[in-house]
Amino acid sequence: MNLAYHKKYNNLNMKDYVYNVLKENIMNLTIKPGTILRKKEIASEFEVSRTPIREAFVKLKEEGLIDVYPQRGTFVSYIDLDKVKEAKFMREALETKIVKLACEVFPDEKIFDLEANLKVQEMSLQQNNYLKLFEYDNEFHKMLFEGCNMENIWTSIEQISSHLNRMRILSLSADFNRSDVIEDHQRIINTIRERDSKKALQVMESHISRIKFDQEKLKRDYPDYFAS
Amino acid sequence: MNLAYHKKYNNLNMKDYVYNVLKENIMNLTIKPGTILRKKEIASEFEVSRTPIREAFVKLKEEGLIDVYPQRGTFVSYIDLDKVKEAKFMREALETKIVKLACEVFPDEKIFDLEANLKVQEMSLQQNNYLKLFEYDNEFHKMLFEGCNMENIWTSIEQISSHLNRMRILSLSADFNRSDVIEDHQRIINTIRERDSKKALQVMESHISRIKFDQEKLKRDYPDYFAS
DNA sequence: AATTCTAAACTAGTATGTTAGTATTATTAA
DNA sequence: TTAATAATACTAACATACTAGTTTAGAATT
Repeated sequence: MNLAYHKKYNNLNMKDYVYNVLKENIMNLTIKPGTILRKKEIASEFEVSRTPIREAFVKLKEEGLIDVYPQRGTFVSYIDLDKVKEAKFMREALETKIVKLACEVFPDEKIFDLEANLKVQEMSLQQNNYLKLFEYDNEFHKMLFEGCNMENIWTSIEQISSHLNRMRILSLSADFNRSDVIEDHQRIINTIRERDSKKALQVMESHISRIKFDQEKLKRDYPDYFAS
Repeated sequence: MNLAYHKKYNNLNMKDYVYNVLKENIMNLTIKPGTILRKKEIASEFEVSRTPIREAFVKLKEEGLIDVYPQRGTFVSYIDLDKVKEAKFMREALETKIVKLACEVFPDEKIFDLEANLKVQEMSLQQNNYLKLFEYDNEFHKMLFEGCNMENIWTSIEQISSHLNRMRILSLSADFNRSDVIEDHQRIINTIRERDSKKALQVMESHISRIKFDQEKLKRDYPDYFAS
């Protein structure tokens, strides 16, 4: 199976550890859509019983990352373009509203954290590490919500974005020339610092609208990743 | 424990059946915040083993309806006003955006379903059945999302609204004079039928802004329902 | 009577066994 | 060779047993 593990989940119980590791590997496309997930195999991979695996599956299913067919098997879900569309709609609605709010309430001391994050993004771009760039891009947006005390909304976005984010990863892996994204992030920081909500809204709108990829091309290049 | 059951969940497996029944009873406040949930007791109540109960708990925990303290116990979560605030923010952002979209894409034949739903709301109001009114109010908004092919976004809203909706139930049970809400719904239908997105946005904004209750009064009347 | 200690009764988390249904393979019949 | 059937090997769902940590109640001590 060859999973990528991460120490950062080590303090959790097995159920949550398994959930996090599997989720990360599914999102990364390390485990490809359509792959069967054998409880027994994964249990021995993690050196635990089937119980925590099964409980991790309950959570993964709820987020649409896997499909469970009773008495038949459990499979990594195929990318569903309807869900991609819904996630984009939701992100657009919420990110534009949050950036306006951020101009009012985002604490000055946390702007520094945004800048620090951006530096890591720049490094990741230079290193051609698209997974790391993706991770810190997401982290950047998460920080915007946290700074407005809306971390649960970000959790919601993450949950609905399981299909969208796999598309973004596919797109990034093909075309890694995304300095435009980093420039957008810098502009967002600037407008928040200047408390210019009108401009912030504009910048965020154009930033989110970049989340569009040639769906037809991706579907052609990876036909076995998609549903229907 | 005295749970309210519903036949509508009967076709599910035990895990999902238990999840749905418990969720409904928690949302209704039939099971009060802070109540301990004993796996053994619930298992015998449903006449199943502890396994499907435990799996239902995994889902309930993910939605913030219960708090699990290892080796100590599982409790119905207290209403968290921060989460109420976040749910309101999210609903406002998404419902205003969806009603604009509805004016473009909502299918004419489904407008009839909205009208039918509204009739049930009126009946519920006459019968002073606030739980039924609440149910069909939610169903109305769900139908708006479904008509725009955005049912997963409604699922997201439902998930983040577990604390907000308990506040709404509390508020409804105290003040059941809510013909204004039904009038709003009629206006929403009308604007969609007329495909008047500008007016639709206005109506929805004022409709959602009604989701505000005297938090301080509710907290005074039900002090043991709230966190901190 | 108040405090400390100890043992029993709880809990969540994990492990393993059982059941019933599905898919696959081997076997038989045509 | 092909089609139908039976046996086998899977699976998810559910039941039960065990482990380790927490709380509670009661006994012992002051």
